This record gives sequence, C-alpha cells and structure tokens, in this order.
Amino acid sequence: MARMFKALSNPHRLRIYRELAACADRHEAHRSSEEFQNCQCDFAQRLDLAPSTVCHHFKELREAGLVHMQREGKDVLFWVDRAAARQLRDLLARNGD
Amino acid sequence: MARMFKALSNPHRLRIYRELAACADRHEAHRSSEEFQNCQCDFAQRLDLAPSTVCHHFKELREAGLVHMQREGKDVLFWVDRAAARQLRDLLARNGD
DNA sequence: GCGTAGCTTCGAAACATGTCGAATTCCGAA
DNA sequence: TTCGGAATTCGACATGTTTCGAAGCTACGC
Repeated sequence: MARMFKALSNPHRLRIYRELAACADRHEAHRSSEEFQNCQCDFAQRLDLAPSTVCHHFKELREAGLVHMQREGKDVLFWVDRAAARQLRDLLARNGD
Repeated sequence: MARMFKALSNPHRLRIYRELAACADRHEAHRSSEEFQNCQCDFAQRLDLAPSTVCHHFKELREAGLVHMQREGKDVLFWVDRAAARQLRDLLARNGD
C-alpha cells in the first residue's frame, strides 16, 4: 500500500500516471476498453528526461501495481489499474464525507 | 500534491495517518468534531521507534497538509485534514467507475 | 542479414530520507 | 521553584532515490 503511494510521490511519476489515466479515459469513451498507446520517448521529451529515466519511472509504477504494460510489436501498450486506484481511494475515504 | 503522496509513502507514516484518521472517526460519532487526542510517545512504543523519529514523521504529515496539530497543555491535539484527503481521492478518481 | 527505433539494464554520481541519541524547550505537578 | 514527562531540534550516519550515459536487447523495415 505504501508502495503505491511511493510510486505517486515523485512529481514526474505522478504526471506520467495522470496522463496515462487521462488518456485511458479519453479512449474509453469510444473504444470501451482501458488500454491505449503511448510511448515512453514522448514522455522523455515532454518531461525533459533521459529515456532510461522515464523507463525507470514506468517500472516503478508497474511494480507498484498502478499501471500495466504489454509489448505490442515495436512499442508497448500501457493502461492504469483501476482496482489499485480504488484501493487507494478507499484508504483515503472515511465514514463521514 | 506529490508531497502528500510522499508523506503517505512511508509505512510508519501511513500507519500513523490511518490510526489518526480511524481515531478521528470514532470520536466523530459522538463528539461531532474532528479532533481527538493521541500522544506521539504512544506511537513511538507501538511502532518501536525513537520519539524523535516519530516527531519527524508527524512533522512530515503536518507539512504535507494531511494532518493538523495544536498544543493543548502538556500534549498535543491532532486531527486529519479531510479536504486534503478528498483532493487525493479526486485525483485518483476517474470518470467511469 | 543490417540498420534503426524504442525499451531495458547496468554502474556511477548527486541528492534525499529514515533513524538514532543527545541536548533543548515547554508545561504542569509536587 | 525545581522536577519530570512530552515534544522538538540538531548533527551524524546508513540507506534509498533520482538521474544520467553507455551498452544490450527486440522487433520491424529495407
């Protein structure tokens, strides 16, 4: 559990996670599926980080169980784990409110 | 935002936060107020940590805006910040589901 | 096969975190 | 006023995190 929070505790990783989640939502609207395509090299450009650094951040998110990936030819499909997100939300939620 | 996640990314701090939140809930039921009493030295015993370490963890939670404190005589009142928790939950929540 | 594009692994450097003990402050009680 | 319990601050040390470049893998197109 703390592991998931740790994965989101880095500004770069949090941004990656949010963009993946947002992208998943957009596609969900007209594809009825949670996966979507997004390559790490784009994040490397947007975040101004080395590809190896971005790869490491993805690995952290993956190993925390927040996102999943699957090789699909030359690039990779990523999607967020909704159950994991719900778990975190439940932990943050308390009876009243 | 990442700062809040970082505060919860340590197992000891996560446990402190959850116990504070649980305690607040219990009292809320018959006090209609969010604050409650809980001393750091108890946490030091339960978590088997030095008092200075527990103090440091409380400070992290405080500076992240997740909990608040107020000196009240010889010890201190702590309560969780529900708005902060809601912010985190909203970030984790996505359109569907 | 060979080159290329993208991801991963590895090692190293810089920096941040978790932890402690000792010293300090703060407040209530004897 | 002096004592004692509780919280805080400080300095130190070990450990973890973030980042990079270089080298290695993998699959596609020529």
